[in-house]
Amino acid sequence: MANKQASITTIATNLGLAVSTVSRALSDHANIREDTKERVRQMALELNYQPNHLAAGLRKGRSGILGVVVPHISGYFFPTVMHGIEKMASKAGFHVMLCQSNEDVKQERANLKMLLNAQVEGILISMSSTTRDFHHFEKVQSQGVPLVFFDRMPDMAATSAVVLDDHQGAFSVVKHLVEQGCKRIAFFSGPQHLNINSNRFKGYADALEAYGLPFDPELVFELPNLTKAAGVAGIETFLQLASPPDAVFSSYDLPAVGALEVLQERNIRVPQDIALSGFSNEPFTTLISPRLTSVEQRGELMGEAAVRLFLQMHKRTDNYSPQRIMLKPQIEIRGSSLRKQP
Amino acid sequence: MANKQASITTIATNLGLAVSTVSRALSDHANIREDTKERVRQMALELNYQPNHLAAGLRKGRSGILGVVVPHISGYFFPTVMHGIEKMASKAGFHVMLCQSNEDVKQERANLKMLLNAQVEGILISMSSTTRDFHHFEKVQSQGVPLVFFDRMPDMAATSAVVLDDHQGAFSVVKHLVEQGCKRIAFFSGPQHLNINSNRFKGYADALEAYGLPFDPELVFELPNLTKAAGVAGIETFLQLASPPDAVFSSYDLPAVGALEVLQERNIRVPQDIALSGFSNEPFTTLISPRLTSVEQRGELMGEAAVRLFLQMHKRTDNYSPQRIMLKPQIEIRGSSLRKQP
DNA sequence: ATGAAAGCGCTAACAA
DNA sequence: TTGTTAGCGCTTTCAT
Repeated sequence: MANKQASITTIATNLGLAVSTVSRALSDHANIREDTKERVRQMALELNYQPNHLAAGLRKGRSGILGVVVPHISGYFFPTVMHGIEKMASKAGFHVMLCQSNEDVKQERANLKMLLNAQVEGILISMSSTTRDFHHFEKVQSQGVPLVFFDRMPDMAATSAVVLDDHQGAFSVVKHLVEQGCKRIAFFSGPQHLNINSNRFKGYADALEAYGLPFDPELVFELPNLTKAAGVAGIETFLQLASPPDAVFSSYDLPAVGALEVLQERNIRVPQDIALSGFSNEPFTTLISPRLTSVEQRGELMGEAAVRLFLQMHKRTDNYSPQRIMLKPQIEIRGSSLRKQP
Repeated sequence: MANKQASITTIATNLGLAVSTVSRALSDHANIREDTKERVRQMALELNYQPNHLAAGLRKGRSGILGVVVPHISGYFFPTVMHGIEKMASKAGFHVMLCQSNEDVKQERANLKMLLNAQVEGILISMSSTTRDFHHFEKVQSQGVPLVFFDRMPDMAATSAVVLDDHQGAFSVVKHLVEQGCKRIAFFSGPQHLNINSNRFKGYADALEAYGLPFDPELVFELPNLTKAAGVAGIETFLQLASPPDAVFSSYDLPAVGALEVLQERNIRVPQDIALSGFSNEPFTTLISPRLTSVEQRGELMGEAAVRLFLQMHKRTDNYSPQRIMLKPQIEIRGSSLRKQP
C-alpha cells in the first residue's frame, strides 16, 4: 500500500534535471522557465510528491512551528483562545503544536522543553496555576525564542503578553451593581497569586471605594476552587452573616451558579434580594434562569493578538521591546443583576 | 540575548570527542563509559544544549508528530477528546499537531496536506460536516500514514475508527422515556449524512418499534443547526400539532434547552407534561433546572482509544487490519425526564 | 536558465 | 569503548 515517498531527487532523476532546479521550480523561482516549472509540477503530481517540511526546516533553520501551552483545554475560554490562535497562525503559515500543563509546573517545564526540542519558532503560553518560579520562562527567552503570555502571566519584567483588563472588568461589574441599588456587595475571589484573580479583586475593592462603599472583609469569600460547589459553600457562609450581602460578584461563572441554586432553594429572589454576577461569560450563562450577568473575556481576540505579537517579535529577532496588549472587557448585563428596566 | 544554539558537534569539539560518541552518550547507549556520559551531560548542560528534533526526525525517518484534525474546538466534546489524545500521545512520546477544519471540506483537505508535509506519523480525524467525498482520506492511507477516525467517520471500507454507539445511546433514551410512561415521543434529528446523527435516528426508530409505539413522521423535526434557536423552532412546531408529543428527545443538548425555555414560558410542566432528553451531556445540562437528561459521549476515553489504535497500526505498518472500537454510551437520567421516583 | 556541491544536526552502519 | 563516514531531503551559494 505505502507508496514509496517521492522526493525532490526522485522528480529530478525522472526528469533529467538537477535537484536545485526542481527545488526552485517548486517554489516558483523567477529564474526557471515556465515550461520547466510545468513539467516539474506535472511529475510531482504524478509521483504524488509530498514536500518534507522537516528537511526544509532543518536546512532553513526555521521549523514553521508555533508552540502553545495551556493549563487545560476545557471550559469555554481556552478552546476559544485556541481557535483564535489556530486561525491566525495558519494564516501566517505556521503549524501549531499544542501542549497542556494540567495546571502543573512540572508538566509546564516539560512542555517548554519539548517545544524547544521541536524547534518551535515561538511559544504562546498561559501559565499554570501552580507556577511560582519563572526560570523556565527565562530560559526560553535566553534561547532567543519569542515568548508571549496570554491571559495568565507571571510577574516578570521583560515579557510580552496579551491580557484582559480584569481590573476594569471587575470595576464595571461593581459599578453596575451599585447603579442597581446594591449596598453590600460580596465577592468570591480566586487564588490571588494569579494576576487575573488579584486584578479582579483590586477592581472590586477600588470600585467599592470609588462609590463610597466600605470594604468589609466578611464579604470576601476565598474560593477553594472554581466549581459550583465552592459557590454553594460561599453563599452559605454569606447567608449566615448578621447582615448578609445584597449582591454577590463571583470571579468565575460556575460558583455563581452554585450560589444561584442555593438562593432559589431558599426562595431568596434574584436579583431583587440578592443580585448576582459572574465572570468569563461561559455559554451556560445564557442557558440558566435568570441569565447570569458576566464579563466577556474576548478569547478569540486574545488568541489572535498573541499570534500577532509573536509575529512582530519574530520579524526582528535582534532587538525588540516586549509589548503588552490589554484587551477591553465587555460586561454582559443580564437578568441575574438587572433590577431596574433600562 | 539569543545564545548561539549548541549542537552535538559543539559538545563534541569542546570535549575532544566524536559526534557519534556524544550522540550515543546523550541517548544513554550501553557501549559508552559512564564517566564519558557524565562529562557529556555536564557539557550539554553548560552549553545549554537543545536536541534538534527536526534533524533527528529527518535522519530517523520518524518525526514523532501525531496530527489531529477536528471540525472545531468549541463546546465540550472536542476539547475533551483532545485532552484524551494529548495525554495519551505525550505518554507515548508523540507531539501533537492540531488543525481545525471549521466544518469545511476544503480546509479539511488543506489540513491533511499540511500534516503530511509536516511528516506526521499518523492522523486522527473527526470528519467535517460538509465532507461527502473521501478521496483525501484515501490519499492519506495510500501514503501509508495510519488514519484513525473518531466520532464522525465516513462510510468507507477499510478504515480504523473509534465511535460511540449512538444507536444504543438513542435506544436507551427512548426506552427510559417509555418506562416513564411516555407514549408520543418526538425527535429532533441532526443532519442525516453524518453517521452519528443517522445512528441516533435509527436508535430512536428502532426503540419505538421495539416498544410497540408507532413511528409518526410528524414527530420528527429536522434541526437546521444545533442551536438553542433550532430547538425553539422545533418545539413550537410540535406544540401546534393536533396531538402534541409527551416527550422530546433531541440529538443534541442545546436544542433541548431551547425547547425547555419555551415550555417553561408556556407553563407546560417538564417532565410531567412533556419529558425532555438531550444528547452529549454538555456540562450545562446540570446547571439548568430541571437538569437535563442526556447521553455521555466519553470524549476522553475516545481520544485515548484513538491514540491506542494509532499506536497499534504504527507498530506493524506492513499489514494491519483496520479496527473499529465502539464505546458504550452512558445515559444520565435527570429531572427533565424523571417522572417517577426510583 | 540550469547544474554542482555544500551543509543544516543528527543517527547508524562499519571500522578500529 | 570510541571514531569515521555517509546520508536523511532540502535550500542556497557559486559556478556555468
